[in-house]
Amino acid sequence: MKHEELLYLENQLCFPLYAASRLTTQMYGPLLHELDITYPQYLVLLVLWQRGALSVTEIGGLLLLDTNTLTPLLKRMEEKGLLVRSRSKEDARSVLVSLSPTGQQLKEKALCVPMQVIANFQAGGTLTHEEVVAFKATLHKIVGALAAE
Amino acid sequence: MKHEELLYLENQLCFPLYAASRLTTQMYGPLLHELDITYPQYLVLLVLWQRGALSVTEIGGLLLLDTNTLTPLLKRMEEKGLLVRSRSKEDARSVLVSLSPTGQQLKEKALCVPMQVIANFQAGGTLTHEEVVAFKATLHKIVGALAAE
DNA sequence: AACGATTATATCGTACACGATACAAAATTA
DNA sequence: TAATTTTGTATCGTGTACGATATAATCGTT
Repeated sequence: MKHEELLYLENQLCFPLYAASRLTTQMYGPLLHELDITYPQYLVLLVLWQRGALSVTEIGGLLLLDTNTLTPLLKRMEEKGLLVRSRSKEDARSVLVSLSPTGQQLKEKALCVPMQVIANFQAGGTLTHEEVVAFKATLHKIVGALAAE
Repeated sequence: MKHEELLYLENQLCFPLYAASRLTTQMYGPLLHELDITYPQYLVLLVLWQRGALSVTEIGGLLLLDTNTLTPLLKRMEEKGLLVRSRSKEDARSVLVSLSPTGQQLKEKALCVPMQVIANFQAGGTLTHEEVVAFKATLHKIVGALAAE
């Protein structure tokens, strides 16, 4: 590849990654609209449903988001009645985020989301099972390498 | 997989895609900071360097971004003197975006960016060439499927 | 116990993303 | 040609992302 061709859009790895991420998030849009939540809010709910109450930093560690993103996001979710934020008694610096009954109940409505996403993915493209497995493995390698340190 | 496990974070495809995209963009941060541009602005420059002057819609078609994102982004780039926006004479609805001399010259400074990105990618993880090729192919399938219609 | 370093969260400013809407210019159709 | 539809941009509002900074609480060390 000539030196200049390194700058061609089709030779970038970053762009299709960026585009695929945005398009995938957009695919969740209508589904999550039914639940009145956004995609990042859905991710927060996923970790709370799976693991129970967590501190802001713990959520950030799992989702690779910092508090400057999470604090306002969690406040919006608290205002909507999905969760409760409370200062920890053992460590007054820490804020414990726990699901409200409403937030807990929302899990039932969310159970159909992954199935519909899988269906949508299969609709347009024809990714084989092996391809998806390899793709996910590479993604995890990349995230592992870049998120570390 | 049990029904409920579909909601576990580690079983999502969307999350590592979202995380990898953000982390990759973050990797560009320090490099592009040298050029005083952001990652989306870099993408706009890539298509203009490669193809010359384009309309807003043409840029949007290549980058899969709508005008509600591009118009303010292009205005910021115009204010920084990287490009010029002008109404087309043939079609007064269309705005032609062309590089300024400054924007054109910036290409020379950008030539080292892709090399450094590749180096950073290799630093942490050990992606084989075949793995990168397969990964890129899957990304293009996904983008093609979701961007169509 | 005092004090500097670390940790957990929050705030601020800027720049995307994107759904919804607006509007004028061009194309289409009646 | 007048009316309708489509197209190309722009605007508005909301919600992330994220670098930089602030602040209070805890920890570690002396």
